[in-house]
Amino acid sequence: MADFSFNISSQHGLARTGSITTPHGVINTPAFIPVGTQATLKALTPEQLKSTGAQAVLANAYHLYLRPGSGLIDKAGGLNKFMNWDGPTFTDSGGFQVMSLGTGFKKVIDLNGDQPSKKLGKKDKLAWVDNDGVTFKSHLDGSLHRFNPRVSMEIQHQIGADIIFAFDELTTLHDSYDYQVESLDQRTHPWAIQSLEAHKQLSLQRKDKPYQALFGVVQGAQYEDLRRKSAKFLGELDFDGFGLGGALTKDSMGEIVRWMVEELPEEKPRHMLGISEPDDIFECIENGADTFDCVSPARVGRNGALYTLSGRINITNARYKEDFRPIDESCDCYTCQNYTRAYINHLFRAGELLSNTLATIHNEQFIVRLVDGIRMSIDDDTYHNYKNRWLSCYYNK
RNA sequence: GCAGGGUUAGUGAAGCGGUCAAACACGUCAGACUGUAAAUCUGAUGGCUUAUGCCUUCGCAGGUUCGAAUCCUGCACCCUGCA
Repeated sequence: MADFSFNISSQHGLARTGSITTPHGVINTPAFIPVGTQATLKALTPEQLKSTGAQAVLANAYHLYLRPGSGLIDKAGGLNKFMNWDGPTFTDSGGFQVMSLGTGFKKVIDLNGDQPSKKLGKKDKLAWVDNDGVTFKSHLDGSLHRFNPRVSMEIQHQIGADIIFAFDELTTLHDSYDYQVESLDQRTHPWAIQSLEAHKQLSLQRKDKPYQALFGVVQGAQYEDLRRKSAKFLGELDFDGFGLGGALTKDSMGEIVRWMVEELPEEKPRHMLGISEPDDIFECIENGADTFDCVSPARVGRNGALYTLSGRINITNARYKEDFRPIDESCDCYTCQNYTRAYINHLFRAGELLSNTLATIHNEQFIVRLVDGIRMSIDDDTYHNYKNRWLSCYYNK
């Protein structure tokens, strides 16, 4: 029996439930995977994270390479040991940073006067892409670094997550069609092959280490032909699963996922990268996504936005100052079982660190529970009821 | 009692004759966040308001000036030296 496997339990249309087995445990799918970029989910201990029902954590190769260094994590015995998380783990390849550091904030040019407006971007471009890889400036100290598929694989092997991603180029929706074609043909696809080759070599060199599954990442922006082409191309390669990548708009998300899923091999898991808003989760799952990760519940929570069954609230608003109810009456998370909106409002206003912890616990558990519910409803064949009931309440429709 | 310094919008604090409804910070009120350069960022914050518009403000009361938060006089309160 391999150290990595995916079993499908039930299927309705493109939606399906199943389980991914990794060396560090099983992930029942569909599943939401919280993001702990720097080998920590900000504001939570691993125990607190576990208590939200999170089944796995996704960390980031770029951040951990820069600090503390992936070699150090290797010395520590791998990501699980280093961060004291005993469950399954993922690492992102650094591909996202190709985009986020590469775009920077464009300087706004006043077309009339041809003068830069007052709102100059405060962020300068920190990454430059070529067909062989990406040159980065560290956001920590400005030092120059170079990533390519091989380097990303080496880093991800040293970190040692159970599921790792091929090095890809995440384009933006503003890039031209021609650029998207070029990005796929000259970078994302060749890089996928190079990632796979490097991964195989490294796996042989590190036979004593737990098996790492490599997922290829499908790109193609908003174009059906490119999405299908990318999925087909990667689907024929020897990946353990697939990442569904790219910046997507809400209105076309489900459709785009479907295009990819229709071309991908059915028996391998599909991980939707960077999605977690409730309506998007439904869209992705019913079009065949098995897992997804996102920073949003944590980040948004740290900034005071908390999920309730009837929509998101901003707990820092004045109206919650004397609201002695829990964030959500029906929520069984630690925060809702023990604290009031008034108290959390106070913590945020006082700038207390506990505000971040309580908010993060709630938001992560809220999304985990939502997906748990979806999983059960697919197994029970009550998905559409669940979805309609849930969304009509949340979006007040 | 004598000499000097001070009193500015919710708070602290710039301004020291026109470009001042008054910098900045904090606070307050809202908004944004989707593979985390994020415990971050953005906007509003005297009143009325669609306003490049009007009205009321810079301890209080007078005065000088075309024009005063800014200069003068008196008053009130607060600090600091010397008695």
